[in-house]
Amino acid sequence: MNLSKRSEYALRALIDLGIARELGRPILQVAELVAKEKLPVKFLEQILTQLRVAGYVETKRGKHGGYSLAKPASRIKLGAVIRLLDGPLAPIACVSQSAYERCSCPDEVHCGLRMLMLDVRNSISRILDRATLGQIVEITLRKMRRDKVTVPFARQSFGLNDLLPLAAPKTRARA
Amino acid sequence: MNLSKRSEYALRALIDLGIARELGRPILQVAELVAKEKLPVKFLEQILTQLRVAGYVETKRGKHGGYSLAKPASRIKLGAVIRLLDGPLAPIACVSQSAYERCSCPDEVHCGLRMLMLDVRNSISRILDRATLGQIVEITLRKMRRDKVTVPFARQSFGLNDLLPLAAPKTRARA
DNA sequence: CGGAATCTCCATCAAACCAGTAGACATTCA
DNA sequence: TGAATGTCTACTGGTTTGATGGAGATTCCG
Repeated sequence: MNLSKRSEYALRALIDLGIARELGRPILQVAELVAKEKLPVKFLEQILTQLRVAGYVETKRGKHGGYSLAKPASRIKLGAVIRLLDGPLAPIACVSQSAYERCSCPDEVHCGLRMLMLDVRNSISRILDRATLGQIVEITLRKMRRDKVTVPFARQSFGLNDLLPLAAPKTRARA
Repeated sequence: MNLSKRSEYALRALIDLGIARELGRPILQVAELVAKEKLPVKFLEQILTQLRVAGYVETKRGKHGGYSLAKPASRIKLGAVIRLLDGPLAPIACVSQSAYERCSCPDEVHCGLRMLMLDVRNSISRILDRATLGQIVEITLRKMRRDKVTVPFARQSFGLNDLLPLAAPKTRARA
């Protein structure tokens, strides 16, 4: 019942991209993602490339490049992301919608294990195939604000970002 | 989100033992389990030993030996079996009840991924920690009978079992 | 007792998978 | 041009998975 690190990192990155966009920072660099979530750089790059190929993120290359979401967060289904990286949600292949495969038991229709696992797969899918990145981002932000926590990726947070001419005025406005 | 073969085979075996007991055959041999479910003999033996150590099955050694359930099917929770063989049900460690471990994210309380996965883990647990072997056996048997399917492990089914002096008279009664 | 049928225990193994690393290369900006 | 960035391909070391093999212990039966 495990989520691979691959999927985990992918989801973390997507969530961060979603949050950042919401805060007016549509592009993030690998270095920023890595800093926030403490992830291995090269591994994350691999994953981001996979996400790009699948159409979830876009890249801007070269200096001041980085990654951004390729579509509205509300149209990114988390179940689909996990399927992309980890394969089917179903615990066993004979109850998978996306990758059904017959199993070794003599009679699938009367297989108790299958009935049970079908239940499990449906309830996983009910959550993950409905949840969108947009929802997660929204909930997270709301929670952080309610608890007065410092929100990450705010424009010009510190160091790295202070130099970026992205959408932020270089000098802090007095208002 | 995968169930290992190990757990799968374990559950199949337990279900078979439960069905067999219900039909008056409290003991089954590895050979019978293997025959019905098409499993690798030695691998299944390993698994059954694990189940024995954990108190789920009992063995009778020597000729006419075999495996039987060590407690009432209604007291065997399927979630516990899976935990024994596969580890925690939770997709990631930071939402596991049985094996919690802090994760790399800076702030667990405001981690969107965590909220999502907590949901998933709870709904998996809601199914697997409630379901008992007894329920599965009962449902399976009912379904098989309703559909007039030949029920396996009936007393003296064929070949192998014809010779067993288990609860069946050696010579077929005329009645 | 002797032997057949069974479970037990330990060692080993091949393949797949996972997580991560390395490094050469392409692109962009200043 | 050169510094900063993403791209691509390959590789690797470790772990897990799914098994296999074989010697040994136990039990039953004649």
